[in-house]
Amino acid sequence: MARPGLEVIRKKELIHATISVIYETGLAEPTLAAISARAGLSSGGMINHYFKNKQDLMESTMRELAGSFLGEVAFNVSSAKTPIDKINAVIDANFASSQCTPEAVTAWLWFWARIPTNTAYADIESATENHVINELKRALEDIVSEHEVDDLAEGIMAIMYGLWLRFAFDSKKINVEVARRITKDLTHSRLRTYI
Amino acid sequence: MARPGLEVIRKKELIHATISVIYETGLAEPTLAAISARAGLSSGGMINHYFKNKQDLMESTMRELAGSFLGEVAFNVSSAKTPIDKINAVIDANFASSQCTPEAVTAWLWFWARIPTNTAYADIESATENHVINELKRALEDIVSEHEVDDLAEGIMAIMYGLWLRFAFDSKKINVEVARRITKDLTHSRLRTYI
Amino acid sequence: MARPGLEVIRKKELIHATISVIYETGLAEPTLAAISARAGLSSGGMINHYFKNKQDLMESTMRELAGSFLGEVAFNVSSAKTPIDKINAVIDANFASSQCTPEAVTAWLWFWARIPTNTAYADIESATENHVINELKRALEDIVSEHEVDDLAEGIMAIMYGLWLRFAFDSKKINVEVARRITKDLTHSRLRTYI
Amino acid sequence: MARPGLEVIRKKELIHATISVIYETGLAEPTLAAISARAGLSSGGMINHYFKNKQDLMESTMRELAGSFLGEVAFNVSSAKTPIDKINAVIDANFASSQCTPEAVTAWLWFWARIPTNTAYADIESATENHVINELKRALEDIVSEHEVDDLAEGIMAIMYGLWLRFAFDSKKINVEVARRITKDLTHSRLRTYI
DNA sequence: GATGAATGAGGGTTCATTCAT
DNA sequence: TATGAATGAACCCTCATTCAT
Repeated sequence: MARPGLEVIRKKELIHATISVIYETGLAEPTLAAISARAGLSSGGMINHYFKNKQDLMESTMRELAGSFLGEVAFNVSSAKTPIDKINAVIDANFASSQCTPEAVTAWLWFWARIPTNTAYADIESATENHVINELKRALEDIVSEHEVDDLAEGIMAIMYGLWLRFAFDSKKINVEVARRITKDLTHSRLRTYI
Repeated sequence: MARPGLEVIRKKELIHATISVIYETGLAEPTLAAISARAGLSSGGMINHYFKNKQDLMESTMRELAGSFLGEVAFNVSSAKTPIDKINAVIDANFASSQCTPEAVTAWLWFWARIPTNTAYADIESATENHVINELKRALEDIVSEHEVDDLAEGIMAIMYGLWLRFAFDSKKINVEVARRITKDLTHSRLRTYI
Repeated sequence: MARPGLEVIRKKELIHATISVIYETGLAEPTLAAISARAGLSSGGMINHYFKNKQDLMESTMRELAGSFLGEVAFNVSSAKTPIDKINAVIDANFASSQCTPEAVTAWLWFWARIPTNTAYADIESATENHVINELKRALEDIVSEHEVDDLAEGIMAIMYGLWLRFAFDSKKINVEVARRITKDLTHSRLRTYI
Repeated sequence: MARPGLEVIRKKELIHATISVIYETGLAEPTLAAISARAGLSSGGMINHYFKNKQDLMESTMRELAGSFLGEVAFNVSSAKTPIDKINAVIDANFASSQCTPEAVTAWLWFWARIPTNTAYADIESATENHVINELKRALEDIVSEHEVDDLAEGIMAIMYGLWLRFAFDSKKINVEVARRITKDLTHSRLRTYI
């Protein structure tokens, strides 16, 4: 008696349990036992019914984060009219409250640290940021001269990633409002002569 | 017959072996066995002669990275004349080639990811960035109006951290030259009206 | 499909494996590997399913010994009519064959030696001997004058502990029969004027 | 330039350091590092200049304890006139304050626990107690009938060992005075008909 | 005589994974 | 589908021992 929806539900549960455990645990590595317990499942091999192994679960978790983030970006951009609106939309998506929970930020940081030695994580990150960077570039192409596009897109990305990183270090020092303000301030200053 | 320098030498060796292993290993965690092997020592407990335990070694490694970085900043800043020179000096120090080896950047990323759950790492990071941010603030106080100082210093830090992060993800896409250029471009644009 | 009895069974198996290993091993410390092997389990971390850690296993083992001993005492005392019968019952329980196997005696000795530096063992020992000493005191109160009770109870305990100790050193020199005889001889001589 | 006394002095230092460490350490096993530190020597192989290895040091320590104890017994017995005086002398030696320091008692307990699996310790213990038991037997032969001698000597030994054991468990509950009193009370009660 | 650097075996413990139920 | 018993590898750490100085 297949209940096709159950598997999807359980997968989501385990993925969010993973994010929670990354955030809560004092350990560097989330253990399957901790994740299982968080999801209300038995410690043993339940995870193996839904994921091939731990690495599979971790990749799925990163993809979930990436998907949520890209969804936020796409949603925000969709209603943007002008190029500058688009850029603002990307910035706002970056610092949307759904993307800036301590859980999400900590989980991102966790994955980022594994990128240099894990191509799967590197690929997900690469695909994710390419989406965003291309969004920025398409907007910038209408504003600045062609040879400035790459640097500017990369610069805006850097500001956002940097603030996210610093947010992960100390979520009290910088909040979402401030992050948005700083990013837009620097970006708009740079684009001032064009607009 | 005490050889007083030996301990210092061995400690440095082990610290740099640690950085190497973080960079090279496919594993999330550098093992003491791998570090010992990298340093040409026996797999066993040699590390215990020089460090209290693994955590002690890791903290010492992070302090070594931080010390090297702050030394670079101090050296660069020392010869800066004007406030804007100081800011440039900080930026140049950030992207000095000694600070941007793949090993160093990967190691920093490794430590950053542990900050949320490791107060020792958090403290070292906090002390390090405070030094730099204060250097920036002192320079900015002479340039911009008072209420802008904090945001601007934080913004410059974010650009640098962001580029460093992206450099850690993919050292081919962004090199040191480009990073310096992008940072200065955004910073100078923002300060343009004042200078 | 839960098999509720299995955990209890396995725990007992491991506890008795521990006692065996203490007796058999030439080493001062029974290793978990040896205990696992004795219980027919894998060398690794099976013990962790049933005990929190080694200390937990060791304490459980001591409690098992204590429980068995106190059960023997309670059983013997239950059918005693007169005070002197009670005292004899305690002595007989002390030297019941089930309590005087080389394994049991060696294990007791092992725990005793750790009492000065291990409060958990000290507490178990203390609780155990308090039971017995109180049993003796209740009987003695009906026989001797009040101010003699404490010394006498302590004296009888000392004889029994001393013989047990000497039995642990060399189980050939003193057997259970002799131990019982010596204890009763000394005790009855002391109580002679009263009975 | 041989200084023959130095070796003896250092050996004693190390032996007493060993006793101290057994008493002080919270660990089950005294480590050579701890013993060396206690004796003010380097952690490394200094001990190997004076002892073949750890086992050699431990055996020497037990022999020191045994020698001190037998010396006390011999000294006390030497001035005893009557058989009963001799028995009292043995009892007093057993509970001489020099033999009942927490350090000594804990060390004895430590060695006792290893007797079942260490023939060297067993031999030292056996030789030691034989001395004492023979002293008792020689005295008892003049007092009681022949067939009672063995049991009585063994009984007196048991009382003394038992009280020592209980003293090791909790040095506050039973002190030297009480131990002497209990031992003599039981012994004299048993011998009452003869004297 | 004395040091302490270095070794390497072995300990307890954790944990991903498998599999019978 | 779900459990949890069981495995075995790998980790950090301790410690007796050796040896160059």
